[in-house]
Amino acid sequence: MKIATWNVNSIRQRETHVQRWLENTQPDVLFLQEIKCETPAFPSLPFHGLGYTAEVVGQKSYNGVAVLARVPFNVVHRALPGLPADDAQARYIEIEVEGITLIGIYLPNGNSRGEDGFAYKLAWMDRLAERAQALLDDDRPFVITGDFNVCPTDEDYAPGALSPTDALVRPESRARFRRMIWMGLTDAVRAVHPHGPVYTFWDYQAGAWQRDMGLRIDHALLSPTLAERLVSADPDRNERDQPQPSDHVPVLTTLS
DNA sequence: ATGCCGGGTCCTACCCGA
Repeated sequence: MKIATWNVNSIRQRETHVQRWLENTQPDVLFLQEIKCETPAFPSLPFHGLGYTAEVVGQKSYNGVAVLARVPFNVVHRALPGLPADDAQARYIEIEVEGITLIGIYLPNGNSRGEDGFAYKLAWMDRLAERAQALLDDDRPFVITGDFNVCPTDEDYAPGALSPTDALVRPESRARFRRMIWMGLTDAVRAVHPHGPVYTFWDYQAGAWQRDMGLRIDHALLSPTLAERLVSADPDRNERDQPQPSDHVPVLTTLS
């Protein structure tokens, strides 16, 4: 099973990029983040033509997630369980495929709106850990993949690419990521590449791509039985060299 | 040392991303 994630920074700007990548890579499931459109505006038709069914959780202007799958699936949740009912930010989608739970997330960045914005990020991570624990308690095989907006360790960003006080590297963010590892989840990309940079994002500014000043913030966390089936987990750096690219590249995880 | 780039929107100056 091939499961991918990609923060596309507007699906309307990246529609042909996604089409080409699906044709070349043929994942079973692709989670998208930052689609930046309302649900009816999502361009489903070109993906249907490639054999993919879409489920979209959109909102105006910001955020927005979706999943494209060429295998049958059931939609389980369209929002992260446990969040306040009036939270309208489109950041979570959960489906079931062949008895496996697959979750796509766009975790809050946490740098805007001061400490309130950072508190929102931490609360969101607390709810995510609760969801993961509930699935572990049920012995459900599951994958959580997407844009986590966390560099788990200092190996996960180029020196100077971020301030030490950035919400992506603050100890409170890292502690919450690490807690999910301690719960028994496997960071798939790090399991396959134990050391060194494996970036998934490069800023548009200051020649970050040309200087390889990247971040590793797009991840796939695997439940214990799925971790035993891990074959590969890699960012597709080639996408960052395409014309008008997203600032993130796809990350593809393969399970036997 | 964030706002250099590149999305978005009350259409155009301003908000947001990481």
